[in-house]
Amino acid sequence: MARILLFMSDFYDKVYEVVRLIPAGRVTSYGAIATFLGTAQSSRMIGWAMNNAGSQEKYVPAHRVVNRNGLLTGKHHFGSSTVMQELLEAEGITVVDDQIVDFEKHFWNPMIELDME
DNA sequence: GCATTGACGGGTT
DNA sequence: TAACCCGCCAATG
Repeated sequence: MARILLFMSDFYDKVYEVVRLIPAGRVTSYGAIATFLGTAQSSRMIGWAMNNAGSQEKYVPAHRVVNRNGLLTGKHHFGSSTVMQELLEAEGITVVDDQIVDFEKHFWNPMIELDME
C-alpha cells in the first residue's frame, strides 16, 4: 500500500492522499504524516499543505488531522470555528475545549496502517 | 534579497 | 508544568 504512495511525485499530493486515507472516526497528527512521508523534520509543511487543501479539486478531510496534542489548532481555517469540531463529533469523536478526548484511542497511524503488507 | 510568519514537533531550561 | 528555543521550508511584504 505504502508502495503506491512512492509513485506519487508531489509532496503535497502525498499529504492530501494520506489524509484522504484516514478512515472516518479516526484522526492523525501532522507529525505522523510528516514522518510517514519521510520528512519528519518538516512537519510544518504539512500544515502549509493543508492550507492549500481547500483549493484542491478533491475533498481533503483536513478535520481529521490535528497536532500531536490532539488539539484542533486549524479549526479557524474551516470558515467557521465550530465546523471542524462538529465534523469530528459527527464521526463519533468527542471534542472538549478544542481537544480530542481519548486522542490516542482514535489515533490513526499511517506508519502502521499503510506500511503493513 | 532579507525578515517575518505559520494548520508542527522535539528537546532544553 | 510551562516557557522557550531551534530546525524545517514555503509564502508573503
